[in-house]
Amino acid sequence: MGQKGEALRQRIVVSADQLFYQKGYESTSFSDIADDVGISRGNFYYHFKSKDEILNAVIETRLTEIEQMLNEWSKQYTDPKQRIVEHIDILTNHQDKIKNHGCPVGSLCAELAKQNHSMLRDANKMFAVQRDWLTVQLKELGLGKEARQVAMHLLARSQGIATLTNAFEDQNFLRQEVKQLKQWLGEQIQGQNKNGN
Amino acid sequence: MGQKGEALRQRIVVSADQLFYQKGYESTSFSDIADDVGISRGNFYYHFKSKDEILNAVIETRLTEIEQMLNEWSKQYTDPKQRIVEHIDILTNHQDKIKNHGCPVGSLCAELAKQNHSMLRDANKMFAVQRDWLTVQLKELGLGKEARQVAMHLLARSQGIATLTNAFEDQNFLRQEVKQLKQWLGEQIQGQNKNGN
DNA sequence: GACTAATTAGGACGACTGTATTATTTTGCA
DNA sequence: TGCAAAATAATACAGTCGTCCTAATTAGTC
Repeated sequence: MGQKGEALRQRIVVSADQLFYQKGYESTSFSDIADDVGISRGNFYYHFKSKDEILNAVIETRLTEIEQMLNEWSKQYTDPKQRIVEHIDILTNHQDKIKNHGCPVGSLCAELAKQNHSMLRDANKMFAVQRDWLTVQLKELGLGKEARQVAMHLLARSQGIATLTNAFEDQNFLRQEVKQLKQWLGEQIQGQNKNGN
Repeated sequence: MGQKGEALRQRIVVSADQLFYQKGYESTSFSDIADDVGISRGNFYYHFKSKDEILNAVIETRLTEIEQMLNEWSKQYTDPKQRIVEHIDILTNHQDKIKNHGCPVGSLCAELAKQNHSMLRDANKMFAVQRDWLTVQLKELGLGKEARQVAMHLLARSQGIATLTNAFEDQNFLRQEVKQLKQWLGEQIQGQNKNGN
């Protein structure tokens, strides 16, 4: 695989990533991706020998991007609370896309679950890395064993917000809930300090 | 439309309802439904002249069922808090299905949103009736203008729980979060009483 | 029992799907 | 320049999709 092939492969993954998010995995055909990339349909089989292989590449790419994002926040902010707030603000920063297409992670997992697709176990790693990162931040804030549970709770809250924002096509609801969620986070940390630890 | 036709029509809707939930709308073909009902594929066009028409019938059926369920609770329980608890317990009572297929309402809305399907605005009524019913219960508990917002919050929490239970195929998480959600509901009502109203 | 309407089965239609093969063009190196 | 490898295009394949049409069967009514 030379440079040119690798570059095109990357372009295919980028297009597939966007289309899977916008239209869903199954509704996105080879032709859709080919048209988006600007190559012939037949050229695909040189780079990916099945649709699942593209899905796998997309999941790996997203996973890497999520990890990079989280690492960057870990570097950029010293306050764990600020890091978590940054995570919550994903919703605000992508409210337009969420309104139209939901959460890229949640909607993909939902689709794969419905199709009994074995790659669900790869897709939900995109949640797992966020859960683990949030757990670390919460422990730095003084939480103990319950940190992981609180992290899952945070993810669930975000997912619920994304789902209803998408269903009602209502960004106002998203902003309203994000405000509440940040408030809840503050109380959670305050309560923890009260308990002394 | 005679009796027999109406009966078969109903059987088609029931099968379509289940299959749309288990496999998703687009992944469910006419053949899938026909096989499930035990009729020929061609027979469909006598009862439904398009796939969207079946979807419409399914949504209407689900909507009616949801309304009946809520009305029954309004009759059966005098305490609005108990009614809301009953609503939360939907999650517990369907944890197996939710683990495998997510929330029937949330996952359908997500799919329709991804396909820019115009019937999303019909599908999200399944959320809206729940929101309105919860709003009534919360107002009976003494909440004011914020009741509607709290109702939406409750729905979002449920959706988040369903999404992650499905993605991680983990019912324990569901039970854990349901417990917390009920606790939160108690605090919410208590806090309301403190403020006097 | 005859006639009309309701209902069902069966198959044809063109379009599209993921997959696969083959031929052609482009690239990089000796 | 020449040649092997990489990359791309073009197209064929069998299957499935939603839709539609028609013929056959069943049911209800006089």
